[in-house]
Amino acid sequence: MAISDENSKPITKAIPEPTLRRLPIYYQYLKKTLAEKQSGYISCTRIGSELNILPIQVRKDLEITQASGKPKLGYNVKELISSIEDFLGWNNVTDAYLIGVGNLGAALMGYQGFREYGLNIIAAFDEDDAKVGKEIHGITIFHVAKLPDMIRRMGIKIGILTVPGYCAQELADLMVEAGIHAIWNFSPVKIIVPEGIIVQHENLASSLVVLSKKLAMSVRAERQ
Amino acid sequence: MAISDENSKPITKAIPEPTLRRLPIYYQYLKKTLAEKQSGYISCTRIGSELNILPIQVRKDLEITQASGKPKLGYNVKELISSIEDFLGWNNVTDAYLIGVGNLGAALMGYQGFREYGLNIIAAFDEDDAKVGKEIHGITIFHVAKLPDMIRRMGIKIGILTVPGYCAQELADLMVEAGIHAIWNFSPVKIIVPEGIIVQHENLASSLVVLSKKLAMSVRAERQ
DNA sequence: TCAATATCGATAAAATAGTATCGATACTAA
DNA sequence: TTAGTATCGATACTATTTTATCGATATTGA
Repeated sequence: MAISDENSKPITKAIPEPTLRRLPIYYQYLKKTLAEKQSGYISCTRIGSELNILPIQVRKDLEITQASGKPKLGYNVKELISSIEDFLGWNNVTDAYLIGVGNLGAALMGYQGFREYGLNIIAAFDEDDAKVGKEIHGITIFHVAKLPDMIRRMGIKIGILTVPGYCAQELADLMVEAGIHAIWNFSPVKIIVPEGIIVQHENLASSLVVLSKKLAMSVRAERQ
Repeated sequence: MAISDENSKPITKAIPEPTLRRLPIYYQYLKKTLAEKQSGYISCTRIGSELNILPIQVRKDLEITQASGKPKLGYNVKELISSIEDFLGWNNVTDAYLIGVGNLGAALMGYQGFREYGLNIIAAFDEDDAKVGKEIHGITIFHVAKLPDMIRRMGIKIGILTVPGYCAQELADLMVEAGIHAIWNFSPVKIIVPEGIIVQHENLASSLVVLSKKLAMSVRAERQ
């Protein structure tokens, strides 16, 4: 089986980010479906109507995971789940550190979903000595001074940053220096990193803006 | 000045969601700039290079807020900030309730940014009697049984749902029944609401997928 | 005063994402 | 066995979003 063809840019065929974002939603729904009733097959039409997504969209999204269905039947639910897992690499787990054990940090440490989604928080860090040494949801909290060394020694690639804005950049620099590859930034400020380091910024304000603008528009529409 | 033209759909001229999501980022940056040095003017080029966004994109985004700049100078920082505030309606605050005072709920209750962004959490609700009556960051916690009545009496439009997945739908139904207009859903399940109710689903799995896919691709690119 | 230049604002092109159409296929039921 | 139908998969089209181009304008420095 020839994987690469004449053009030498074979495997990476540009995955649309919106598709990527929808895949976990399908996944979660499929898992639920499988648990509830052991129905063997499910159609795009069905998935779409339950999740409020057009069936065609669903089909296109699933297509990129290499999933394949049968006319009149739909997709085999178990196969589809595996297909998504394979595509998203949820079979091999990635270890991560979490920095900043405030309320948000603690919430994320307790979030069950991560391990299912291939992310395993193996340690947390904080500067507060009162927290150091304790465990939350089975994850030990270390002093932040140990962070660089532990990143280096364990070869950790993902850092989850749940610290206040004023120290976010400083800690990001520290992690980059120690060789981190990606930072999931929950702090309210944008952090600057060298080229090649991946930053995913979780911005609540952005979401809030979308919500409140939609709300404002729906109110206006009613008034008309 | 004629606002409405021949087609009778004048004011609402389709705001791109990506633009909406970037506006708070500009806003935050501008606030920081203003605080650091009282520089009167700033250009798109400058903003763009600092935030890693193309200058043209910045200009188009700012354009829809009605902001206007001067050639060779750029935009007046204070004017620009006001312009964004006006556009996003951050001058008149919207009251909201938060449901589910776990770690995440508590984190959001303490998040300073919300009030700045026009959202005011005026009360929280939980089913745990140990929490009821207490205050977190100045916000009182009530028993969830009082939720419907209080939504009705206060005319609350936004509900922030930070409960576990298994009870999210039930509480959403409760709120809809009581007349809520919009739900900001932080629970890990998709909730179903009647037409006309706005739901903004904050999905950590989606973000994680984007991050880890980018990471996987950058690793693969290095190997080549 | 006047040329040089940075930047806005408008318009146009390209890229990306979403939606529709239609033939092929596999099941269902007459 | 055969007609009917639901659904996939491929292709084509539309809409949205991003990026590029270019003239106009205000400031700077000679």
